[in-house]
Amino acid sequence: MKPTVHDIARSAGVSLATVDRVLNGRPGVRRVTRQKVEGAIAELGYVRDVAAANLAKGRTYAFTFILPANDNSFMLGLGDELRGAVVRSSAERMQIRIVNIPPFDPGALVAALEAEFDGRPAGIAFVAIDAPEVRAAVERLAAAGIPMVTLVSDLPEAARDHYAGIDNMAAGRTAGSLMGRFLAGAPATVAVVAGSMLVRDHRERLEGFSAVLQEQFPGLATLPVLEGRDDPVLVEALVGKALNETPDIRGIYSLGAGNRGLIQALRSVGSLRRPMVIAHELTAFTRQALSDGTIDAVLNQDAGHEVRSAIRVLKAKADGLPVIAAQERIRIDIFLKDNLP
Amino acid sequence: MKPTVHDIARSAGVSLATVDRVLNGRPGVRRVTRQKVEGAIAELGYVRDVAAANLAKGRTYAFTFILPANDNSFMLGLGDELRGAVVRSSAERMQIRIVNIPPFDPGALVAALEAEFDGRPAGIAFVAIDAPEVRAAVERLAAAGIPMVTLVSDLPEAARDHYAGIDNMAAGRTAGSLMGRFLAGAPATVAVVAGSMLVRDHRERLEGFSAVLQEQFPGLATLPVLEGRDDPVLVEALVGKALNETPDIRGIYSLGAGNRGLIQALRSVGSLRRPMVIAHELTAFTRQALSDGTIDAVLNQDAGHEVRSAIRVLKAKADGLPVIAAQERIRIDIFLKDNLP
DNA sequence: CTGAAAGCGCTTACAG
DNA sequence: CTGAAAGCGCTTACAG
Repeated sequence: MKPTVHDIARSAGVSLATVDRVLNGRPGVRRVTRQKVEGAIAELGYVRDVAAANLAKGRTYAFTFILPANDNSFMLGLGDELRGAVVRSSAERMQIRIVNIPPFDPGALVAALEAEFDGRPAGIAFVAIDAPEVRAAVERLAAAGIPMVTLVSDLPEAARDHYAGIDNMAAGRTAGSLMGRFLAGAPATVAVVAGSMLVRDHRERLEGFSAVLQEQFPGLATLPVLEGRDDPVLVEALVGKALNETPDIRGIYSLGAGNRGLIQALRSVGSLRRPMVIAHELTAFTRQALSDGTIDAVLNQDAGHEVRSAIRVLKAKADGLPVIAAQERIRIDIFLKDNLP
Repeated sequence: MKPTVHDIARSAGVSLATVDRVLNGRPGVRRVTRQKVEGAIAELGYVRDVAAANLAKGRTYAFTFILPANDNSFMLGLGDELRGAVVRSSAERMQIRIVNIPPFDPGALVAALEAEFDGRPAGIAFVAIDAPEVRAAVERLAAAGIPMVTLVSDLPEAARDHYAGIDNMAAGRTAGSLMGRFLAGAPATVAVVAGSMLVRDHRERLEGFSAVLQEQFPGLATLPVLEGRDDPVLVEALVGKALNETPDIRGIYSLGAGNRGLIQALRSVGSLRRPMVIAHELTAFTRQALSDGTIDAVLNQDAGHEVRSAIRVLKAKADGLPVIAAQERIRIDIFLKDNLP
């Protein structure tokens, strides 16, 4: 049988309370006593039953998720996944609060983070904006000992505990590689549509994409980045304009959201002149466009995985448990028409 | 506060034991009593604390994993992941036994399955072989009420509860689509290397690959399938011979394992004549080959995800809990040199 | 058919 | 600095 606290207490000749103190590193135990207990723990190969501990503690985990109120399918889908997780999580002593803030607004994010000081949550997850004031707020929360996970977009220099999202540099490189191969090496002009250069994930994708084109496909020239703010209406206008003004565009890399607008713009050009298109995030819109050939490949991050991973990591941090790195690595999905899930 | 069994007992005016009987559908409760309790459960919105229940039951889950003793990196890696999970799982009241059997041997699999009747495990996971006698054994275990999960290769007509693996038809189609696009539509000859047509996953990949080539890339002709039994030595011999005898091979789809041999064979042909290569499973060998350009794309299933998913599903089945379908769907990873994890 | 009591492995006041 | 006892939410003999 697995040893329990009773076995340790008996073996060390102390009471349960003392075993508990040692186990949890609480003060008020004489050095010799502590060593006796630690000896028994090591000898018996004790490993704590976290479920029983949490039951006894009556502990419930209060987590806060701060999400931008973006009107695009990816963020809406992420919200759905999160609400699904909230329903299930209440059965596991978790209480998740969702805070919505205006998108691409560092001030709003800082305010939301600051507001968390009062509630003293067991952990915070948020979509980062890479700005000095955000980093400062994160440092303060970290100093207060609150575990933090960045979601979708990271903030690497700051003291977050974990990032639940894809490697965006690699995503950009992958897009570049596919674009280069699909265009078969012939000289061509490629347009890039982003949401905002303010968020790190978009910047990194662009960087990876440009690097691969330069290194491996020098025949491909890129136009200046179009910033669509992940807004379908704006994206449609920008892409429509670009396709009109630069008729020789043979490829488009849409590295942000708002692809509803991209697809609209593409549908209004003849299928003969349709460029090779690589976009991000599998949504109802991009899925349809992939099926009917309007889009050629979609790079995706699984919002459900990200949400569940963020919750698992926050819980592990709150419990002082290690995380399984491989399990929490968010993969870059590549979808063609043929491997749609 | 969340309602507990005490609240239900009080509200229904019965004892804890009776509440427990109703909660667990045990017999020996009068109809009216049962209804009173069910009323209270519904009214209070009770949801059971599974952790506490398991603690009280002193329940430990005995699971058996039956794996083929294949000498290829994928299966070895899967074994590693499983052993890692075994270590962690003991902390969660799980006891996982690993049974190794000879590969591609339906009789051995049947014998291993039959042997499980005695131990009455809480669940079994196994790499299926699609043969009538295997299906029959599975039906018998299902009739005995033992939850079963197929791993990596499925057995769809049988009564398994879940399949922890990729959609192999889609994987084959994806390989076909990439091959067609990478070869840029020019007429060419493509070789296909499989492990064995006896396992369903290999058959399905071939089917998907061939279908896409026929539908979308009629210029690509495939040679008769080479069956390498996932054995590096055999694969190397077969591929070497094919490359010698059919010098105009411009693409190779390796849909099974044993890619160590494939890579050896490829390295001994000049880089000028090197064909476009798409293989399955990211291992130390294929990773290296992808990096140095010997292989162009790798389709992968994450063995760690599969193992953890199989365990989660078996546990859920044993607890009578639902599974989160989206969480348990195993994705087809596509790796290029640029998005290696 | 129903209930009182003990126990699963841990933690928490409280007393000394 | 240390321990005895009660309790977290559930289940399990056992008695009636």
